[in-house]
Amino acid sequence: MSVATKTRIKEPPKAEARGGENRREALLDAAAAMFAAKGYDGTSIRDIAGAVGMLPGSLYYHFKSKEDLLLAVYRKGVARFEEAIAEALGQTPAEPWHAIEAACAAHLSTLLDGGDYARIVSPEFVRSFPPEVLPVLNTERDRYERHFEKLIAALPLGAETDRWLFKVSLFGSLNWSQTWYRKGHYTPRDIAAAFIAMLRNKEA
Amino acid sequence: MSVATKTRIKEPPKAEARGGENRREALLDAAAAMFAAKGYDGTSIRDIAGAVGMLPGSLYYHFKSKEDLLLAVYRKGVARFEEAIAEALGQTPAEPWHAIEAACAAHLSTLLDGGDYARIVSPEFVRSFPPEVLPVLNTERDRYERHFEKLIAALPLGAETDRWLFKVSLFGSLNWSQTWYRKGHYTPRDIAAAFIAMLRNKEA
DNA sequence: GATGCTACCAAACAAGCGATTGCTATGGCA
DNA sequence: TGCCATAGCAATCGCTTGTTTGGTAGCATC
Repeated sequence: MSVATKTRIKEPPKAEARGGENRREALLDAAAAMFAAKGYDGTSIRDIAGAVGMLPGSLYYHFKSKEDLLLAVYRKGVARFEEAIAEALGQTPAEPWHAIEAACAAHLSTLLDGGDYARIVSPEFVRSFPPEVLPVLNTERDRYERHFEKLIAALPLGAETDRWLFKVSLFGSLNWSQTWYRKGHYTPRDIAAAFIAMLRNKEA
Repeated sequence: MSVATKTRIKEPPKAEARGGENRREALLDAAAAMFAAKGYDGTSIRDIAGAVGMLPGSLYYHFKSKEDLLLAVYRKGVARFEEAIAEALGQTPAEPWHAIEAACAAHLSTLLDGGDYARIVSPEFVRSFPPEVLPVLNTERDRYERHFEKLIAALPLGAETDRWLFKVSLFGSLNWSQTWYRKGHYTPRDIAAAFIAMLRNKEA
């Protein structure tokens, strides 16, 4: 803004020599895929660069370190989850049990069918990350979980039910699915419905 | 036993030059602690050997490879879980809901307060292990989970409840606790009671 | 037609890794 | 006394890691 004078439009420097902006995106995709498949430590800069036909050193033009690359991938992963439940809640009746079931189904399908970016976000993965980045990661995750806390607060649960334990129990059930899920047997919708049905006690 | 003839007791070769058998045990303890703290990849042979005042090469007298060491630690971890629930089930009334709650409490206290060995067993960890050892690990874990399958089979659940989904849901809730548990707020018993109460619908 | 920026190559760096080898001091047993 | 297994030291090998540095082809602008 405030360039004003004459036709001096220096701001967008075009940036399209050969591969343009999508080389960076290609690196992100490759990194997400390889992190998901072999873990952070198990993936080398050489692997990632090689996957897009680039030399290891060249990657440092786009990302200043391996951690920086990881962070970019992670953020994209969290974003997928947020978009998914935002969309699900947008088109669902406000009835509390229906709402949380829809959110769970969205969470599950992102986690299970959401591609490599989503897979990175799971704590099973985070464990393998360098400790320095954990605070940043947790901040992002907490923001996401807050959506679920709101949905749980709206549920007509008995007074004896600890809503915080309810949340961690539910999240555990959902995220654990990564360890056993295989395509074809159950759909994310089925799983979400079954889990919510088990937790929904007393009046049907 | 059955040494019999004369005083030829060659079988136990004494093995007590300087540190005896407990040097190997010390290595196991150190490995468990460091694997738990920094992951498999994050821990070097140098770290482990150094922690017990040994040079890296000397470790290879006790274990033939880093993977071998990992496997020994893992097995000890699974054993802890099996002992814990065996003991819990031994001193618990046969009433199905009480039984599974006791097993869950035992599982949780092993997972959360059971020390470094137990921590290794969690799939959050297994993810970082070299792929070659996974089949062995899964065999051990499956055997353990079968105890819970039996307990779940005995529960008076409605016909609409998928007992397999019940199992994975419960295991998810339990194992997820590793990500949020901090000593002092809830005890493993409290958590187990709360989780089971949530799942125990209909008749009180 | 010189300048400058983008996007990359080519080569190397220091550090750390798991593992191997040859050797040695110790102590029980014959 | 001689023998052999135990338990470890000392040194090193070959390899991979994340990262840095210097250079350069291609294009846009002045």
